[in-house]
Amino acid sequence: MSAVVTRFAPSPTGFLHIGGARTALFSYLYSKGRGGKFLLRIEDTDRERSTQEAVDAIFEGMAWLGLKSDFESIYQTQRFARYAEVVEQLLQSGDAYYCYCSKEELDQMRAEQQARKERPRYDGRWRPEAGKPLPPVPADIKPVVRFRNPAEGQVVLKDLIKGDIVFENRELDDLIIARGDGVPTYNFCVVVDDMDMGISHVIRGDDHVNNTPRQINIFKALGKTPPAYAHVSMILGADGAKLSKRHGALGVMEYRAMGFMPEALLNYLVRLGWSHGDQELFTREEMLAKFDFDHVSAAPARFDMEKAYWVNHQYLKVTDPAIVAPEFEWHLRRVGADPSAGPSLVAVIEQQRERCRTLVEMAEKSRFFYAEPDGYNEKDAAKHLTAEAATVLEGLVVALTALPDWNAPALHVAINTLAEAKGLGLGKVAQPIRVAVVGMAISPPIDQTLYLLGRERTLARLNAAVAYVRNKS
RNA sequence: GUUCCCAUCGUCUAACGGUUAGGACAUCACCCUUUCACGGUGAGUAUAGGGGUUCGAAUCCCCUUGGGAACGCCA
Repeated sequence: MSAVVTRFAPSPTGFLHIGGARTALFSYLYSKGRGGKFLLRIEDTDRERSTQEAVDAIFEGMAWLGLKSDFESIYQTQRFARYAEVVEQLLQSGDAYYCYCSKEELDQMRAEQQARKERPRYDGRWRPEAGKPLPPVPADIKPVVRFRNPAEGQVVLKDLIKGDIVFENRELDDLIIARGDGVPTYNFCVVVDDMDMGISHVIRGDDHVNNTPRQINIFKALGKTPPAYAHVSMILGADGAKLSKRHGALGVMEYRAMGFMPEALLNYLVRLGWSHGDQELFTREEMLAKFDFDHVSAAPARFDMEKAYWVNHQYLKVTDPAIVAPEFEWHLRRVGADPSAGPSLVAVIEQQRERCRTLVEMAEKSRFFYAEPDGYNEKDAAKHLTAEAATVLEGLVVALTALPDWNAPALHVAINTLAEAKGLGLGKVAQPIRVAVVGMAISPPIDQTLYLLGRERTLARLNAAVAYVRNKS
């Protein structure tokens, strides 16, 4: 079997959205898992809508996900000379021809066809046929070039995901491959690029299925064997509606902002439409080794945020904290905390990861280690910062001031001893401490929390809480 | 309108003619528990409908219904 070469070919008109990311992932996994190559191609022939910001956003997203291209990225706008050459070749061979229809003429044609409830299509008025007279060439029209699609027979698309799909050539019209200004069009550039770059497998969204037979015909006219195709179904929103800018479509970088680890997002995405028995969690190596099209679903899938969170949580729990730390640091800053003004990130991650599904959650719940809490949670304070609790906290201040070594086991003993001395359950002691030190009644185990927070901060916050209670009454 | 695609628990899916239709997320209950969680145990929930083919159909075929895509000098 020859080398597998796949490509991801976005048009730079916006950020890298979640559907595109999945298509890119499938392409990446399929080739890299088979010792092949993966490349990125920017389809920017539409200069009106393409922007440099979008190109940057796509690169940023791909980089964050760790989907590396094996080659330097290709821009279609840099290949115009090559496209012109192939257009000329097709013109020479009679597989393409000039069409002098104006846009208005075309619009009118479409309108009439729709009025007759027909499928809008070019009627072939400039298509050369043996013995057929062509209209007189208008002087003021710059012609477009159309591909001369075969009139008879069928095209069989052997799709790796959807199976064989048969198209009748008579249903296909002659598409424009070069505009009046000479700029080539998408369906044509794709073919030339895929051909020149030796793409073996075209993996793309299934909104391209209907383009494929025409592309196959162009390959044939050029005397080339078309690549294999895999059309991936799209991703729907939680409500089953199509994801769009207006409706919940988010760029991958927004998932970073929501607290996802890139590997976790990838894992969720790979399982959306693909399965490997009952396995839910995959390392990158496992994805590469196991991904294939035999188990990719042809049906569209809904994006389920709850499950995505679950996958992310699984990653947070098992990933080396040193790897999580840089992302965690990024999120801490976002919640206004100074990561250098508190305990080691790795130590905090180890304590928090069991209880946080996202890094946003982790940053919010860990902020108190690095910054002063923003007052007390009202309910928690009312419940736990009572007059009785104040005396407990005072006792604790004394005990902790005298504590020789500041470590979790010692703190554990000190707190237990205090609870027993006061004849209170651990809850009666631990909860007021939490509120005093964290600002609310939620934290990692209290001994760990105080240990990580350090003696100085602990005592200061304990004293502040006592003062708060006294002031109140 | 035309062409094409799709259809198993609420969601992601397993099953490649023979299973009490399995797993995961979510939900609920119980256990564990100093908070929040983690974890453990258990429960309910699905083959869209109708026809065939077959000893036997979630699985193959047809129809219906319901979703979706495409039909640009956009990509």
